[in-house]
Amino acid sequence: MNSLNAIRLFTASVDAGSFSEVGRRLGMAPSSVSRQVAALEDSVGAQLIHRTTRKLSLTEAGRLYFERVSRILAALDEATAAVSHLEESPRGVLHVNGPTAFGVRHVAPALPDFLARYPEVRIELTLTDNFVDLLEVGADVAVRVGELEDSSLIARRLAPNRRVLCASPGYLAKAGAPERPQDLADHNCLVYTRHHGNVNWNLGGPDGLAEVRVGGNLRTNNTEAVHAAALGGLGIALLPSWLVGQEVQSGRLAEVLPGYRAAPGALDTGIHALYPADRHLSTKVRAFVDFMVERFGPRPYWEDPPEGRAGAH
Amino acid sequence: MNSLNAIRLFTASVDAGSFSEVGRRLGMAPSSVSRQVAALEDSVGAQLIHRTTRKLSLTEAGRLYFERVSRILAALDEATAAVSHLEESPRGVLHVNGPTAFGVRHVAPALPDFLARYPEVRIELTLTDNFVDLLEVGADVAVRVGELEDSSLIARRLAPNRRVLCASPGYLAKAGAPERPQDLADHNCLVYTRHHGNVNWNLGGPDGLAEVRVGGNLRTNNTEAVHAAALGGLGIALLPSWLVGQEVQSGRLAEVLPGYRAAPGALDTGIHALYPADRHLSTKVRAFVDFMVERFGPRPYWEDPPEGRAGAH
DNA sequence: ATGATATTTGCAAATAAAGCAAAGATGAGC
DNA sequence: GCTCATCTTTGCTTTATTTGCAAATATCAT
Repeated sequence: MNSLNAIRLFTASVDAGSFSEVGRRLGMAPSSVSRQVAALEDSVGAQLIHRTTRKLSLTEAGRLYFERVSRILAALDEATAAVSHLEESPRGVLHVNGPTAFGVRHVAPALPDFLARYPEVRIELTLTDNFVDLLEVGADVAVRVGELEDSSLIARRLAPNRRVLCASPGYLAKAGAPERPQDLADHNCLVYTRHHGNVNWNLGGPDGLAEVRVGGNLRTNNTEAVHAAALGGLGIALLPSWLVGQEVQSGRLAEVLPGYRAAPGALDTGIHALYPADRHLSTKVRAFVDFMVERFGPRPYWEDPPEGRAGAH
Repeated sequence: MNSLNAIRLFTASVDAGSFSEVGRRLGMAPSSVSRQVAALEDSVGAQLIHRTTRKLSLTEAGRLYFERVSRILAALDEATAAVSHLEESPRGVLHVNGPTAFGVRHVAPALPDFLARYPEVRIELTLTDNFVDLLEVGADVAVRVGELEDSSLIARRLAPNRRVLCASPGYLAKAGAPERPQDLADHNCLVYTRHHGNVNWNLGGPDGLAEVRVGGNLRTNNTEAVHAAALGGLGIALLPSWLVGQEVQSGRLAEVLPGYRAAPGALDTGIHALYPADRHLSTKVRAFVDFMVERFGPRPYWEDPPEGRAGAH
């Protein structure tokens, strides 16, 4: 097929009126220009330019071709420019995918600031609780909490995913506060699980790691349900800090066994932004991920204030 | 710059949904497709296609680029087809250049037949008596009588350019008919010349070549003027057969010294069609030249009937 | 006529593209 | 859950294409 370069050299020759002049302008040998145009003529099967050593003149076919092809080249350059333009600065539609609970609480609230900083970006936020294929749904970036599936996507850590034991003050007043992990076995523990079978909570404390088999009168595969039940005073829950952090700080929930920490499990691998491992990461995705990293910082706003400053309040 | 091939492979990949499929359809290695698309992405500076081993999906930039570029490729193919179409059969505008006298008498009358045979051709006939640069005036083909200038053009002989001595019957009745070339010196010879100085006519006959210095009361640089004067009975003229052939046959002019022939000079090199020596001779030019060659034939219609058939009439 | 400059062509060098094979990734089916 | 077929990508080599240079030829201006 005819090459784009040949067509460009053809139009340049028509504009310049000479192969040599084109060569001079483009820094190439006149013979190359000549040969490219000749090849183009062969490819379309018609003489486009009459040549004498002194001047070039278009044939009828050449005139026809030049007129149409000039516009086409301009349109092509424009298309390329439009695409390149998209990458000059964050711009265009950014498709964000994430889980509902986290998205509502921590992604959506961040968007006004993000959009204020990047006015040319439009966000399309899709919140789903089943894991979806990024590319399938056409998302540019996804926020995932824990459980990083092995994939070709790039994961950038946004925040830790600490889980805290907590219950409502009302429940603790009624049932008492456990003092050691083993005490949990006697409490009504609100269990989040996606499988059948027993559930153990692993708690690390001053006396090492303790595994406690827990249970109660609520098992659910929905974190929000556990959350609601805990707020309602049903029992003790193990919930992510991003979900209950501020409620613990405000006193609506009280931390249980504060000296112990839930041992990191699959759910604790952290909160990540995932995006395709393309050679050209789009600026809008980069901007979004950078923004979220900055917003959550090393210690997200939903976490307890640092130990050292706990007493200052 | 991005290559046309890469763009074609990009759109083909979007259509096919797989680099391998494109490779299969186009008979090339999948790796080549992959690399071309990757190079295109580098050149526009943006990811166009998200790839997994199982499926391809367009980025926003890719969607944008695909939409615009698809139309552009179609337009380009169309432009190429339009030009190629021109050469499928004689078609389009044919710019013909020629001298006025010959053009009016023998070119223009041929055009109706030519156009009837090639209905898609439109003729632009430019008759000029000063020699013009074919390319300068934008002509595709020129008809030239005698005097072939040395040029890069290709000349195809259409007809001989015989010159005949003639005068009106009235003049010959009054002044008598010369019997030998030397007699011309005593006649009123109507001289066509474009230079100053003496004019000699070279006549070949049974007694060899004779050079006669001729003159009279009319010198002109216009053949038509000589013609008109001869018709008016002013004297003896040396005129091309295509100009007077039919008048000699009809008796309005009588041939003088019929046993002698004007020796071939610069003006007698013949009647030619000239066209540029391009690698791709356009079909319309070829058709025109072929048509004229065929129309004039080995012995043009304006010449005397062949010797052998002279007595048949 | 002569000189400056133009296109074109042959030839060698440089550049780009293609194919092949292997590695890593992904989804379908058992 | 595992295997297999298929996909993309990359390194490497081979093949094609393109380029530049120099020379030949052609044209116009001086």
